[in-house]
Formats: sequence, structure tokens, C-alpha cells
Amino acid sequence: MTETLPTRAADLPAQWNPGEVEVGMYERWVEAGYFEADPTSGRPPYCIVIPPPNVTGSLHYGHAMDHTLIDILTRRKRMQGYDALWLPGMDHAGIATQSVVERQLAENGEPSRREMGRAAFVERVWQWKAESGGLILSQMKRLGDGVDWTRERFTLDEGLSRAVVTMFKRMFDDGLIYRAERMVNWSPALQSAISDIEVDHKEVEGELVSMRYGDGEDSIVVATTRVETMLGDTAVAVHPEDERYSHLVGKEIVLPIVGRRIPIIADEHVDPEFGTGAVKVTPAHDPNDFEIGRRHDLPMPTILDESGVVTGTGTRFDGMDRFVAREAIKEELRRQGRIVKEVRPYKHSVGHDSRTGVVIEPRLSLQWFVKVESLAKRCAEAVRSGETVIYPREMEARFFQWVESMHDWCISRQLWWGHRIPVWYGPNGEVVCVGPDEEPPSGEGWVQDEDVLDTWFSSGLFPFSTLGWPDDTLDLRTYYPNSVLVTGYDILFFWVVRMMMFGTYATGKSPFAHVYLHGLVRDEHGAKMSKSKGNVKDPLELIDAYGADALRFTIARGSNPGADMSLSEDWVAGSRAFGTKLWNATRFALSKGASPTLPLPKRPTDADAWILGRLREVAAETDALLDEYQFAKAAEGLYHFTWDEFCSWYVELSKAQLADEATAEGTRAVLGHVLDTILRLLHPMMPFITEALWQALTGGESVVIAEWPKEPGAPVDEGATQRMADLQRLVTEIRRFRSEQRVPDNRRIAAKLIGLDEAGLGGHRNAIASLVRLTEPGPEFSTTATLEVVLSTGRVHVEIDTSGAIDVEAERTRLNRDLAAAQKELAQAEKKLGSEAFLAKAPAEIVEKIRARHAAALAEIERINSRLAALPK
RNA sequence: GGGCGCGUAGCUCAGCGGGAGAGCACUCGGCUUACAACCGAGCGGUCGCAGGUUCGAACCCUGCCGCGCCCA
Repeated sequence: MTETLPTRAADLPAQWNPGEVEVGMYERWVEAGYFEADPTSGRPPYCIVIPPPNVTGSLHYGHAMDHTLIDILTRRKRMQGYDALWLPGMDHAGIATQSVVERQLAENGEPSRREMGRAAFVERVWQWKAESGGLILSQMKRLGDGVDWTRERFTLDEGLSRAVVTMFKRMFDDGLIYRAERMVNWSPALQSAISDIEVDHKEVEGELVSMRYGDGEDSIVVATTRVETMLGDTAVAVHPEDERYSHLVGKEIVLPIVGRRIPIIADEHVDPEFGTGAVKVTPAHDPNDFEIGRRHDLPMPTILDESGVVTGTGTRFDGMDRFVAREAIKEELRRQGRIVKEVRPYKHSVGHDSRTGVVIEPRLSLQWFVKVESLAKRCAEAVRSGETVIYPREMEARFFQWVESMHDWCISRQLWWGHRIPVWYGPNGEVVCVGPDEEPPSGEGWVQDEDVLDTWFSSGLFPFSTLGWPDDTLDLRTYYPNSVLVTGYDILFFWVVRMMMFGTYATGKSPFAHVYLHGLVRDEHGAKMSKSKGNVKDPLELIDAYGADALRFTIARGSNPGADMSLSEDWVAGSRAFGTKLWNATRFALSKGASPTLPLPKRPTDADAWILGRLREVAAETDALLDEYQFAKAAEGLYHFTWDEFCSWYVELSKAQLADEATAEGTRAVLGHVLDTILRLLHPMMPFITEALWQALTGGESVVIAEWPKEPGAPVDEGATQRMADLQRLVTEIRRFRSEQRVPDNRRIAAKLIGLDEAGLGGHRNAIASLVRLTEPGPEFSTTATLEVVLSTGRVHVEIDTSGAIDVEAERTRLNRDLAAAQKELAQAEKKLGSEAFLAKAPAEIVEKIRARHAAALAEIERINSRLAALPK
């Protein structure tokens, strides 16, 4: 147990120590049940289901961003009175998990997967999960994720497995799932099929080899980047209208090395412009060739085994790895004088297994598929009709492009860890799909399909399987459709489309009202983080060093919709500094007796009225921005208000007000009210520090369950706002003078402020003196410098006794700089006002604005010139 | 090849039709009774290039150059 939280002002330590407090604070939130949703509460529901992380995974920046944003959304909704549910869970990550355990077996010298058999191996994986899986869950706690742990789910748990079988059975019965021998992306490393989106296409420098098939008159030259596939060729194809080859179509030639006679066929899909216009056809190892093979009823011999080794060709190349065979066959062809041309390097795109990086081998094999056409169409409709809105809108184009060109989804994996396909094959060729409550057929000769389903088949059900589907549960009725799915645009297709396909199919409704797509976290120079670049830092390290709030606020502040963000340690340090600022401001306020329970002053000072008006504006802006998922702007707005307005001006002004009995009590109330509101507004972004401060300030139970501010502060007071702007202008001008005259900041100087009353700032004399460290002019006061500051309602003369000669050159430089700025301003305004077209066509209010600027610039120039003239030589 | 997006201060990014902004970095002055993880002041930009539309363009349109991503 960590130290108890301060609940009274006096207990607030001088420094915020996140490392000592955060973990215990999080535990208390969970114990108090703040994050538990209650569908019987009668509150409007708000639900976000986690995009399930892998059971093998650990927290990286993608998660950190995703979770921070989700947590901001749900914590705010909870405060707004919603029954907010953020449902956590993980997926079983078929390939990744199986690989981890297999590697472990090998390292320990234990029996291999195949040696121990399926049941024992699966048992072993469960054991691994119990011991080492789910590290990310504890890391989520460090980040402060306000998830409902009572509803945590796992794709392989009983309920979700039931959902998977139910879905499979329904789709199977509806003819949306079928088994067929098709060309799939085969990973020789995984020895499994993988889906299209698990393949990365990369430009590689290979070679294009042209070789001659047949001899003499009846020979033809074809080109390929994969020479070894020639062993599986069953035809050569040319375009039907290609006159160069029309005399050959229908004839047969001899396939070198193999000796097989193969036909020359005409097919419209051959591009006569590419290479020689003739292509070799390997139907079992190339998607295009497979289509040609189907159209022409060609044999489809498989010449590579599961691991990419040449097999069954009856040549001496059997047993060679595909890349070894490539070179060996090329040598043989060269020996035979059949190599016509070699283009090297030849840049072309090659599919790689995104997990292992090995080159994908297109391979004909018997697999299960989901027929996506109607499902994808329904997804597109959901977005087109507004049933689901994608934020930011620009991402819609990408979405449509994807769903409209989607291929059938290969869902079978040659693995053991996962949901085994619920199909049994009978002794006489029967195929039976067994639903969740049905008994599989038993008896001699019945066997279950060996394969498991793609992990996405189960994680794609997450928006509703986690809520109890297929049962009609209260959770499902309450929280489905989910409010929003939050994820990175890079995995738009992984989650979003699949969840939508399943959701619309199973329930008739799209699974979420909104989809918010955030960008990727990059390093401080905008480069993608990668292990090979060495620019990846563990988010947990940053949390340890700066606190979770600092990392979260940095992410919020950098997260513009759909845009990547650069994250550097400097930024995180800056966010920590912001937390420190908030900490110190609250400490100050508490030390002065500030409290949000005090009544706001009936007769507020200008400063009070101004900050209360700004508070209301900022709260409204924050709401509008968060409703639009504009996290960066919301965070920036709160940062600026808290630091640059509240701390830099109001808190400073409050010092004078607190010293005056007439205003002290009101000031305590305003300080308390503004801080209370700031802490609530910031809580979703910085949950820990705001909790500590809010409890200290208010004595309340927890800011987690505090009410979200609704029209805090007061309506904007135009007069007070104007006077505060003037005051700030005046103060800044005097500070500037001091700075440029090299008056050390710690030295007080005597000054006379003339014209304050006329400028409406008469009541602020003490405040100004305190802000710029002025003293009352004594009897020996002698003006050594004067300033004139133009304000909205008049001019203020400042006569200063700098106790000595002023730096005339510095003053001249400063005035000249101001003069140049004013002259530029004047020139711009004159140019516009001199244009007939402008006066005739621009809106009246714009013309008026320019006129005012023109007048102001003229006055400024006049003022500066007289000051310059008055300067001693 | 098709599609989307981006080039704004040294760095990272806002702004997307009417006075060029922020954070960090940098310079100068300060431990001023909440805060040196701080305070005050300042320096810094032909808004990628070239045309066009408009009274007016960083912002809209076209082309070009450079960069990134997705799909084929």
C-alpha cells in the first residue's frame, strides 16, 4: 500500500510524486467500483469496447495513444452522467502465441509441438497464458485505463468461443462460408495460409529472366522473376489478337527440364505489351495463372511443399529450397542455351509475411473462406447512410476503396491454437457443420477439420460477443451498438471492417455509431519507430520517469484526427511541468484558503469577472472540441487557459485582491471555483494529479465520479474583459521597458502612472504596481524616462525614475522597432483603403476594421516619433 | 499505375479566404513570500515553386518539385 492521499490542504506535499501515488490511487478507483458499468442504472449508456490487444503483447505507443484517447472519452462521459463502459479484453493471437510457445519448447529442449500432440500442446499454451500472458493488462493499469475489469473477456473464453461457433454455423448455413481449393498467401515460415492484409508488399530488386521454351520454329520466349516455378508450368499463354503468336496457338511445345508437352493457349488477360507478350502459366503458384488455368481447364500441379521446398516434380531439383532451386534451374537452363536475357536488378513488388518477413509463396490449397461481397456492401451502406460516422471524414475514401475491392477472406489457419473449425467430415464424404449446442457426429470415420480460425474471426466479434451475444442479454441490449470504436488508421481494415461485417450480419446494426481514427506515434523527428532504427522507447519507462499523466497529456496534446504525432521526451517533460504548475497553483490557492464551496462574489472585480467569463468560454470550447474528437485542440486550450491566463494573470492579480479585505473572500471563492473546474476538465486527460488536487481542494470523494462542469464561471463581461486586456497590455509594455533598460527584475523602481482613471484602470493601480514591481514616487522622484501606452480607451503616461541615466540607445532601438511595425501596418491599411475595388466590394465591417487599424497606426507613429524626438542625443 | 495526405519559425506541429501562431530550442534579466520541472522580456518566417480565381490567398483552383501512406 502506498502512502495515503492528502485530503486537507496542509497535507499537500510540496511536490507531486506520481511514482509513489499512482498505483495505489488506481487500485482504490477499481476497489470503489467507479469503472463498473450498470445497465440498470437508468443512465444513458456510453460504451467503448477495447480493440483487443494480443495476449502476447506489451504496451507500445500505439496502445498508449489508443487507450489514452478512449479513457479521455469514457471518463468524461462518466462525469457527464452516462453509464460509461469501457470493456477490456485480449485476443488469443493464434500465430504469435503458438510461435512463442513453440520457441520456448525448443529453447528448453522439450518435445516439439508435433511430438507432444495437439491436446498436450494446447494445454501447454494455456499454461503459458496463465504464467506469462496478458502483461499488457497490468500495463494498462499503469496508464490509468478506467476499464470495467468485471467484464474482461478473452477471445478463447467459453462465451466468446460459443459466439464464434454460432457465427460460423450461421454463416455456413447461409452459404457465406465455403471451403475451396484456392490460391492463398502461404507463409513457408508459419506453414500456414494467411489473409491478404497480413501480407506486406515491398519493392525488391530481383531479376527478370527470359527463357526459351520449345525448339526451332515452335519455340517461344517467356519471362519470369521466379524461375523455379517453371517446373509447375502447364501452358504458355498469349493474347488472342497477338499476330506474332497466332500461328502457335493450339500447338504444344516441350517444357524444358521436365519434358512435359504443354499447350500454347490464347487468353485475353495476357498483356501483349509486357515482355515478349507470352507468359508462362503456373496455375498452382500464381494467382493470375490460377485464373487462366481455371478458364482453360489446365492441370495444376503443386511443386512446392508447405515449407517452400521443391517436391514431386520428378526432377533432380526435388528437395531443394525454392531459392536454391531458382539458381540451380537457371544454371541448367543456361547450360541448355535457353536463357535469352537477364534483367538485373529488376524492381518489382513481392509479398512478405508481415509477421515473419519471409517471402509469401502463392499456393493452391484447400481452405475455408468468407464470401465478403454482400457483407462488405452492407458495411459501405452503413457508412454511406451515416449509421456509422468515420472521424476524420477524409478517411472515408480509404474505407470505401477497401470495402469495394475486397477479396474473399481466407479464415482457416494451419495452427492448433485457436478456435477449431466446427466442421466434421464423414466416411462417405459427408460435411457437417456443428453448432454450439449440437453433438458432433460420432462413429467410425468421422473426423473434425484440423484447422483453426483466423484470430480475426473471433476478435471481429468483440463489439457484441463480449456483451453476451448470441444470448439476448441486458448488456447487449444496453451497450450495442457501441458508441465509438477508437483505433489507428493503419488498422482500419483489420478491425473496423471486420467488426462491421460481423456486426451488421449478426444483429442487423452496425456495431458502432462513430469510428475515430487516430494517427501513429512517431519519434521526435517524425520517423516511424522501429526496432532496427533503435528509436523505440518503452512507454513504461516514460511513465516511470514522468508519471502517467505526463505521457497521457502529451499524447492528447499531440493527437490531431488522422494525423501522426511526434513524441519526444522533451514533450513529456513539458507535460510534467504543466502538472507541476497545476500542483503549485493549487497549493497556493489552498494556502490562501481558497474553496469552491464559498459563494462567488456578488460584486466581482474586473479580474474575477474576466477569469470567470473565460472559464465559461473555455469549458464550452473544450466540450465542443471533445465532441468532435479534437483532442489536441482541447488539450491545448486547457493548457493555455490554465497556465497563461489563470496562473500568469489571475493568480498574480489575486495576490493584491487577497491583501484587500474587501475583495479577499470573493477571491478565495473565485480561485476555488476556477481550480475546481480546471481540475474536472483536465481529469480525463490527467486522471492522477487531478484526483490528488481535487480531493485536497474540495474534500470530495473522487473527481472520477465528480460532475462534469456545465456552464461554470459566469457570462462574459465585456467591460471587464476589455479592462483586463488593457491592463495586460500596460503591464507588458512596462515590463518590456524594464527589460530593455536592463533594470534587474529584483529591483523596484518608482513610477507615476498618469491617465489610469481615464483609461478605466483607476482601480488597478495596486495590481499594476505589484505586477511590474513599482514603488510609489517619493519626494525626490525625478523622471528619467517616460512611456506612453495606447489602450482601448485612452493613453497612459508612465513616468519612471530609473535612478540614473537610461540607456538611450536601447530605448531608440526599441522605439525604432515599434515604429517599423507601425509603418508596415499603416502601409498595409493604406493600400487597402486606397483601392476603390476594396471599398466597393469588401464587407462593411472589414472596411471599418481596416479604417480603425489605419487610425491606430497613424496615432502610434505620431507617438513614437515624438518620443524619439524627445530622446537626448 | 490508381487513390489519399503532407510540405508554415532551428525542431515538432496548429491555422485553411480579411492583422503569420503554439510548444520545445535559442538570447538576455531574475531563486520577486505557489512554482528554477519556475518567472519576466526578446530573437526568429519571400507560409515548397510557378501560374490562376478574388477587392483581398498560407488558406480556393491548375501545374510542377519533394515527402509519406494505402491499394494494385
